[in-house]
Amino acid sequence: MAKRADILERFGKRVRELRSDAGYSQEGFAAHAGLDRTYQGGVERGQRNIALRNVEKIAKGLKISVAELFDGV
Amino acid sequence: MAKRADILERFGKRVRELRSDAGYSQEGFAAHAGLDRTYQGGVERGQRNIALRNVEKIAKGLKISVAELFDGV
DNA sequence: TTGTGACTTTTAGTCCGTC
DNA sequence: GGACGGACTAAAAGTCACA
Repeated sequence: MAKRADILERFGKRVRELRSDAGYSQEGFAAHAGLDRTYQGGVERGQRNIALRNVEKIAKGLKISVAELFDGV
Repeated sequence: MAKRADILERFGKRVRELRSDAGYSQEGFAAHAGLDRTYQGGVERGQRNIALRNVEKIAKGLKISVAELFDGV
C-alpha cells in the first residue's frame, strides 16, 4: 500500500505540535483522548492511516474542531 | 463502538453537497476520485468510518484541501 | 442514479513487551 | 518520554448483485 506517507506525515506532525503545545506527553494525551499510547505514537510518526472517529477523538482531546486540526495539513 | 454517527453523517452530508455542487453523480465522482461507486455512497450516507487516505482522495477529487472539506463538519 | 446487504481481503487499532 | 516490534482482534477497504 503505502505510497508516500505525506498526508499521514503532515497530519502526524500537526498532531504532535498541538499535543505538545498543550503540554501533554504522548502517553498522557493518549489516555486523555481515549487512544492507545502506541497508536498515538504511530499516528504522530505518520505510520497510521487513521480513521475519522479517531481523528475526532484527537480533535476533541485538543479541544479544537477537526477542520482546525487539518489546518495547514 | 458506534456512539452517535454524527461525525460520519456530517462528513457524508458535506461530501454530498460538495460533490453534487460540483456537478458530479456519485458514480462519476467515485470514478474521478478513484473510489468505488458504492463506497462513495456509503461515505455520503455516514456509514463508513473513512480513513485519512480516502479522505484525501475525496478532497483531491473536489480540488479542495482536507481542512476545507472539514469546514463546518 | 443511488441504496443496501453481504461478502473477502487488508489494515486499523489494542496490548504485551523492550530499548 | 518516546520509538519500535510481535501477536492478536476489530473494523475499514474494496467489490458484487439486486432493488
